[in-house]
Amino acid sequence: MADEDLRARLVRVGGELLDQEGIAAISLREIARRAGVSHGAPRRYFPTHLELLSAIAREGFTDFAARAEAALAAAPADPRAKLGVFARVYLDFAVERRGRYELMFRHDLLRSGYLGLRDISLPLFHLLTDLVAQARPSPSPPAIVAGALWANLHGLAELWNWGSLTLATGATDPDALLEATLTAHLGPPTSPPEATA
Amino acid sequence: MADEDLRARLVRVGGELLDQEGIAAISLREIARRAGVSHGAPRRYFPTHLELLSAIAREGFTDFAARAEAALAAAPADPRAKLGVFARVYLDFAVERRGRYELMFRHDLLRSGYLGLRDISLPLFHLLTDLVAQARPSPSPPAIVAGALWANLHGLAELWNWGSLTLATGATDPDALLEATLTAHLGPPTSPPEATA
DNA sequence: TCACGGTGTAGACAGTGTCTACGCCGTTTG
DNA sequence: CAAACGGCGTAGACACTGTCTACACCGTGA
Repeated sequence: MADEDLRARLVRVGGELLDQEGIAAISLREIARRAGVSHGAPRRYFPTHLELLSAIAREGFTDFAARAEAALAAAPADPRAKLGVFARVYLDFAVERRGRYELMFRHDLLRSGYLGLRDISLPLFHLLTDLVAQARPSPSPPAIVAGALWANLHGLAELWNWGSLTLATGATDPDALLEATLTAHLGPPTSPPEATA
Repeated sequence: MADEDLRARLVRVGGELLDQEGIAAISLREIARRAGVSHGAPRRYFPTHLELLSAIAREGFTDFAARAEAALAAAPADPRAKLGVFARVYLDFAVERRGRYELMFRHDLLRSGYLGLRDISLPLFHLLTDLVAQARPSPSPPAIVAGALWANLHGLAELWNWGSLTLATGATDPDALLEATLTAHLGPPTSPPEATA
């Protein structure tokens, strides 16, 4: 921590600010202020505000990947069960760390190319595709099923986060929606949920 | 058009600017400039920038609702077919009018309450729910299936628009993803797609 | 004719991201 | 040892943003 250079400190402080105050709070100048440097200092490491935000978002992707890998390692071997665990981790991450998730999927960030999206999210997507391929022979190619499933999870996360789905469906938690999503794309769970009771 | 008051003009000009230049271009001052008034003028009708944006987004919702109603009126009576038409209109709208769609689903707008989301999108959601209820007896309640389907369409629209799905799946158009989404949530189409050939 | 109220103007203010010129300080080099 | 250098951070400027406030204009009603 003591040998933390300014670059790492900016990403860390910015991330903390994001997680605490939300996505509207992470201006370049405010991050610099909290890091104890002048507003021009970040420019040495991040030529642009967007590039600093990209580094913070990137941290979010790696955090999520770590969460997912840990959960999958502890999950049963059945691919369908693993997919359920993955989906749960995804939604939990989006809800618990709303600001981070919003930043990670900001359109201008994703389109800027700064994220290096190929390097970060593509392995995750391939993981998803592999699990889908193992879990279920489908008329559609696994990549298509995985893409549709990912889109469904993303939509669920966003719509749930800003309350549209509670408003529309009257649900108090996203569990039923998540269950319906998984069943729709992957079929019913291999071992029924009441097996835990 | 001649008797267009400033309020309507601001919404129209702002909408045109949005559709032409994208979501980053619609600052309050730029809209005022293009409407030919001073930067303080909008304040008389929209106390806040966000409220002007809400009016523009609201216009988008009503446009989409009109499109959807027209398409559904011309569609076959079969509920499953109607749902396919609805989904196609949804995705087309999101792709063709990307900036408008992005604005309509901006988190700070949706959370602000200015949109009057209940009045605008709830009827659309109920329409979706009714069609789902007619189309398919499902173990999940229709509202849940409709919610999951809506989330899937939204996720598809966003991920497709910023290129993540082309990158991940290699698809050149979202048709296969849309088809997979519909089949997942609603089962196979009643009349197979090759009936048109 | 005059007062008034609604409408739009214009300037100020704090805040933002970016750019540029300038100091500081440790390292390397002569 | 002294001097030049280069990386790092500072500080001020600039254009732009959204918001607030005081002020003109102008048609309408008293």
